[in-house]
Amino acid sequence: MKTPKQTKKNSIQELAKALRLSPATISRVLNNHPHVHTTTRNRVMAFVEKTGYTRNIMASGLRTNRTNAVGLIVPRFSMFMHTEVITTIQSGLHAHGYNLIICQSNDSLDMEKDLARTLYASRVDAVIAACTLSTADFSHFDILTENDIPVLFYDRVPVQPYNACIVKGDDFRGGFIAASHLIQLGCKRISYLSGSLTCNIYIDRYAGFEKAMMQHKMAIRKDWVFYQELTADNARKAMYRLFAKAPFPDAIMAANDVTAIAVLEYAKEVGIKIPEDLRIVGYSNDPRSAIITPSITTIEQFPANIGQVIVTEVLKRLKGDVGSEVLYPEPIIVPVELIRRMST
Amino acid sequence: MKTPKQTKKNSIQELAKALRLSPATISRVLNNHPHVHTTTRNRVMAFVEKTGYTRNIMASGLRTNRTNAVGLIVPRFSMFMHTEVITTIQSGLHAHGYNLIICQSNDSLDMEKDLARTLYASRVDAVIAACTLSTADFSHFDILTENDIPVLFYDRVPVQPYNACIVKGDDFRGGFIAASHLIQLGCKRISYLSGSLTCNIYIDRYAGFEKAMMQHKMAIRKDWVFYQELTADNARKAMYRLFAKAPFPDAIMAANDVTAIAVLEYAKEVGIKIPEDLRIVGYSNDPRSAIITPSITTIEQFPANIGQVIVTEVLKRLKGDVGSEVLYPEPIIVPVELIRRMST
DNA sequence: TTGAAAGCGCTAACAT
DNA sequence: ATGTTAGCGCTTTCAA
Repeated sequence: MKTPKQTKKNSIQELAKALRLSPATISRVLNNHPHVHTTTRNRVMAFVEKTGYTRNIMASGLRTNRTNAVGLIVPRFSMFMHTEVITTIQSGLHAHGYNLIICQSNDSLDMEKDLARTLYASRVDAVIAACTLSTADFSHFDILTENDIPVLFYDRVPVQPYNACIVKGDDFRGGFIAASHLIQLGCKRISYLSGSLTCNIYIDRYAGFEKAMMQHKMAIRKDWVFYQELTADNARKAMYRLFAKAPFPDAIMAANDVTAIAVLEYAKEVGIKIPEDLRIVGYSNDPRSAIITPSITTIEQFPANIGQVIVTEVLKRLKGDVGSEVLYPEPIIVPVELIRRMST
Repeated sequence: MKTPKQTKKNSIQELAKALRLSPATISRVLNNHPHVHTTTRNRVMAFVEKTGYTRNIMASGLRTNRTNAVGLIVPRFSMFMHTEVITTIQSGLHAHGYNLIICQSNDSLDMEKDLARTLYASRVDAVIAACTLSTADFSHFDILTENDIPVLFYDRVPVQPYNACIVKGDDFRGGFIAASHLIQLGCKRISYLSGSLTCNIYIDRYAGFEKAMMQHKMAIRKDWVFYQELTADNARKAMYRLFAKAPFPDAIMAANDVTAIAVLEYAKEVGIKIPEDLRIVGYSNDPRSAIITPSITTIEQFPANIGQVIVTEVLKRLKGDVGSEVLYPEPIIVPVELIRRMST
């Protein structure tokens, strides 16, 4: 802004001309190639420093077929869990010189398809994705894998084998320990508010719940299990039905904290005492679950750990440490933990 | 994955060869140039569809000097306000064919400098930034403006004139209406927990507070105003000092909700009744402020509106509707609103 | 309406 | 240790 409009080309050619060197030498310096004389290197570095030259990534990317960018697709990054994961991934990748291109599918399959394609057009070096609730067919990611762009899924991941790295929280165990916790507290009439069973996370959490119930020889009442979109509204409707006529449940297990919070608020409104009359367990340790009164027992998924694992895995693949020989790798499971609070 | 490894080059040349056309014609079709025969266009489109050809953005970017990518720098995107703004920006830009490269400075000035440079290296078409608390000198953004890459600041913005578009919430008014609200409720002894006055948002909010106090001829007690990093810990320390000896304040105005929440929790712990003994106002309508008991009165900044304004402004600049003739544009101020809740 | 050719800025053989 | 040269895939004059 101070200096008058420079017609500086800001290219390696300009540097070469000014320093009476060839572009190749400049390039070598910039890329830390070994066979460059120290004097030359210093001369170049000094000049680069002085002029503020910054390499054009598009040009080098075109040549080398690498962009130093990683694409990320999430349903919504305002979802607490994703916010945390993304934070970790962005920082981790930046430390290794990668940019992160972040996209949201808004839980729309069409958008997700569009985004996979867009990211391919950008020739990102890798793609990380948490899919929509309705993604059952994952072939729109084929364009990436076919062109040797590694794909990593996390959270909502393919149920069928797919040629991609998979990272997820231990949803089965999460469901299991949440249910076991309630059972150990003496709850006899447990209702479960699940998401749709098209999505792996709800399948697994439910399976964990089922296992715990079976282990304790407790019957699962069909009309006490709900499979629905996990909105506050749906949670309230479920509560209304559950408490329409006795016997009433003595515990609600919710497949996420949004639902648990809605359940709690409904209970407070209609005068059901928590935890005396009804115990509540949520899932994912949303910050609000800690702050509400009474605070809600929930499952911590350690999103920062998930993010860290993803960073490690994606870097491996970017560095070529993982060949394409491993076609259908085993999912990586990140441990979860029960956080006990006042609602139980 | 189904088909055997194709040696398809996936380039315009290949399409040209297959269709017995020149690369130029393919390019014209892809870019919707007018002078192409409809038959040819259809033939090309059909083939593109069939083969799944996707243009290499790096190559076209190198040629045209555009990347269809916008860079974004925020302190942390886990901060509620930014999460919302980013959500809006990403969706808005995607609808116009732009990718968003999202970076976090972690409130570190060095990181911010690094990121500005990285984004220039990527030759993004524009940069949107919410600065760190300590950014006072903005010259690290010069490399962008000098190279005609438009820069837009929001939230934490330059205090001095800078050649960039500036969008922000009406912090002055926010501070003013929050304080006025307390005064109208009859509060006589208002304490203000501010962030450091190096940052425009805290300067403005404080100024609003000051104006309201002056308007009502109320003195501001120096030892009841704190300028500190807005952490829960600092908030608790401030509370401890405020309630160490009488007279005690009858209202706390906090420059953000994290602080307001910490104040409320401290008050509950030590048995100060809210709102009878102490009224509390926060800032920014963090979701937790609505859910805590009692819920906290706060200032809504409408982050989605801020995001929308940013999208509009950045698109204007990307389309070249805003020439560089407007060097130091007036900031765009997005209205705020008081949300009254139980804490007052 | 279409094609030929040059070139965006960089890197990597190959040559010296 | 350095230079020469070709080309990554695309767009855009200019010419036909």
